Amino acid sequence: MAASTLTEVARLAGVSPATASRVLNGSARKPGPGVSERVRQAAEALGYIPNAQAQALAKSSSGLVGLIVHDIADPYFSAIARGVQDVAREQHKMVLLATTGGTPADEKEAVAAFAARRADAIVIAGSRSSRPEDAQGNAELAAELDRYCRNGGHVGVVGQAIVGAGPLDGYHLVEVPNEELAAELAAKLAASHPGDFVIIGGPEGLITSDDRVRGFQSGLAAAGRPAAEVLRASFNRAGGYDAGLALAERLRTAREAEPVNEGAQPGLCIFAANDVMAIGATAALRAEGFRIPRDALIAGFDDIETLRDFRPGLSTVRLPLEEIGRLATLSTVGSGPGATEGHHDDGPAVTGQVTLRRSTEWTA
Amino acid sequence: MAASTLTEVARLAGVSPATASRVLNGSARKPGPGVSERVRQAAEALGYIPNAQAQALAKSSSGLVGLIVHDIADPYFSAIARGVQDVAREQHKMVLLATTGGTPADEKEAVAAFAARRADAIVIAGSRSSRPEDAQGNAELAAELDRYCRNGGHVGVVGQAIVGAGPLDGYHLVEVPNEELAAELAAKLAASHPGDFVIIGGPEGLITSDDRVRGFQSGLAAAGRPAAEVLRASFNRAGGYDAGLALAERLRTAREAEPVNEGAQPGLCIFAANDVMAIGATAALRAEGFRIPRDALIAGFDDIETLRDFRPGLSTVRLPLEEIGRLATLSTVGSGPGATEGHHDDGPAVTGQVTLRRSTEWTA
DNA sequence: ATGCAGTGGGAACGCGCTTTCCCAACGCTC
DNA sequence: GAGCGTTGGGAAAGCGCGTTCCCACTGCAT
Repeated sequence: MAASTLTEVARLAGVSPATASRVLNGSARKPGPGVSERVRQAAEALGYIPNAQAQALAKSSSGLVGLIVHDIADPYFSAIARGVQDVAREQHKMVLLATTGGTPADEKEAVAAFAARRADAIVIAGSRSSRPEDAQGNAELAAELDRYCRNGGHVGVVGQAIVGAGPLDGYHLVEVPNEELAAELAAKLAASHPGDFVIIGGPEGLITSDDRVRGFQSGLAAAGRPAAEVLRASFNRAGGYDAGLALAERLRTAREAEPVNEGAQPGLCIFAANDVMAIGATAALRAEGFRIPRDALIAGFDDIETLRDFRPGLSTVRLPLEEIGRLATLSTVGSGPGATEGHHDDGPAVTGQVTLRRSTEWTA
Repeated sequence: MAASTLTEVARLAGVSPATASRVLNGSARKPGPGVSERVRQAAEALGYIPNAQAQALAKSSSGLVGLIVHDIADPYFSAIARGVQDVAREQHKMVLLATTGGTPADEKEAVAAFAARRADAIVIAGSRSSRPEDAQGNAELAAELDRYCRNGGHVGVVGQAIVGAGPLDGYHLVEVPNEELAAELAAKLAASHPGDFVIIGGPEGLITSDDRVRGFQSGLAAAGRPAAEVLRASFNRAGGYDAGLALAERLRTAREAEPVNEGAQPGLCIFAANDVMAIGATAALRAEGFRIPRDALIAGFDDIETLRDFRPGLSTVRLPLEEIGRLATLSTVGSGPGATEGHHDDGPAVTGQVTLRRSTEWTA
């Protein structure tokens, strides 16, 4: 038994397919009440489910919104995904998921797949890359998005503009003030920590990471501090762990050089470009016998929900991730506020909040 | 400029749409090399993207797999989602996401939506409910799934069978031995903890939670211990926190009754039905001035990745969440191993691993 | 009674693609 | 060179639905 079709329903109700269509999907023209009732009963009896593919084909609107993330299991992305999913639900749309690991080539492919499915909108979360080796991939991605927009699609980008994507109708940006917030974090940390700073950044060219690193540096500079050394590692927990091991080694030699003065304020404050890296670094330092915040201070970025109960409480910058997902989706798909018109709009303002917790709080 | 169509490509290449179709999607019949080249160039020139909707309509196979979860931001589900996404990608399919909060009515709706989109397969993660008030919802969900299967759909269920879903072709189950593993955990804990046990369970009727609670009790019984009291709370961090507050109160009165004997082994071991509840409970106990494992032991379930760096290390049962997602998807969509045939199959075996860490380790 | 606007319903086309069926041209054997 | 099987390509019929256009019929004014 294949799924029953509109024609079958119409036949059972003794009407034409046109009429059946009219009653079953609220067209402009309302058939008479008697007919409507017959059709509805027939549909019920047959367990009729309209074929969304056919509907989409006929109306050329699919009710789909595509979501592109690096990794859905990453709490950063899953939080955004929740926001996207929320709005999609409100708007009676379904979300189509693609994970790309941040590879522009894969992202291009995902955009093409969404375009093929005639998704009404595409939301791209996850940092762009500005690495030279990604330049071509980015260009292709931009071209693909251009085409998608030109064909009437809407795209919402979280974070920063697609490198090379031109100002186009239907292209929306939810800007995250990574740089400013990182600067603010640096300023606050500089106020209470007189010692050195070290930054654990993601791979060079990952724009979100670069922005945060740059912001942190400029915050330090504004506070009259020397620039911090930057360690590069992969933008996840494992990367943080690796960097943490390196830092542990460094702490050890420093401790040997300058014999232990118990109770002294730790000489090092670490800033990791995101929370999971911070957690990884913390784990590494602990594994090497150091304690936070006794032996080193550490701060992250994002304020991942699952990590809020971490001990010591991780100093970080709270980002309204779910809201960011909501806004990005609304800007593309919504018709109400947030669906700002026009070229390459900057979308509604997102702001974060520096949140200092125990991990950077030195107490004698 | 609307997206270009196959017909346009064909015209530009000077061939019929049929031929264009044959070259652009690897049909059984291969046109001559000269023609193929012309068509391919035409497609390239026009930036042709096949309309997946139309393809799906014509072939009646959409290349979609639907995923139903309670909440995509919950690390339990996002880990599973990663597995699902993984094999979908391997199989050149896209995943369609629906979040339902566990409400059977919403799940039924999601299934209908997937059916409407003619998804090739549906994966349902997230616990079923056996509550009486959900009985009708469950029945409707089962009916919807039945219909979907009868129309040739495949469904993969994570955890436990849908209440009321009949044995059907295309209905696959990835069983998670919650009960056995909980019993094993209880046995190991009972071996080192002579005191009382308390269980923080999810709402009664949530099958996953019920299974774990029951398993834990039977493990205690097998070890000759009395049954543990069961506290009910919502199946998330907030629920764990609430329960934790209640337990803190209890610890406080106990401490007053029996004056502090420093260094004594804690009298209470808490088992929370999942990790995030355990974390919530821990947070509450800490907020009330208690320490883990000094004042109480605690264990969870799932071994959520993000929580592995938690301190003290949370004793738990490791579940291969990503693998579970993979298996569930493979069983429905794969053609290789894992795609077991036949009625209501029990699928490949999933197993977990009791993992004891500091949170249940009492050291004087 | 004839004209008109207005209404409820059906016929038919198109959405973009796949696939079956059919036809022309080719190479081969006897 | 007639008959045959084989190949490469086109024509056309759907897939299931939305929608436009058209027709028959009603109720009203002329």
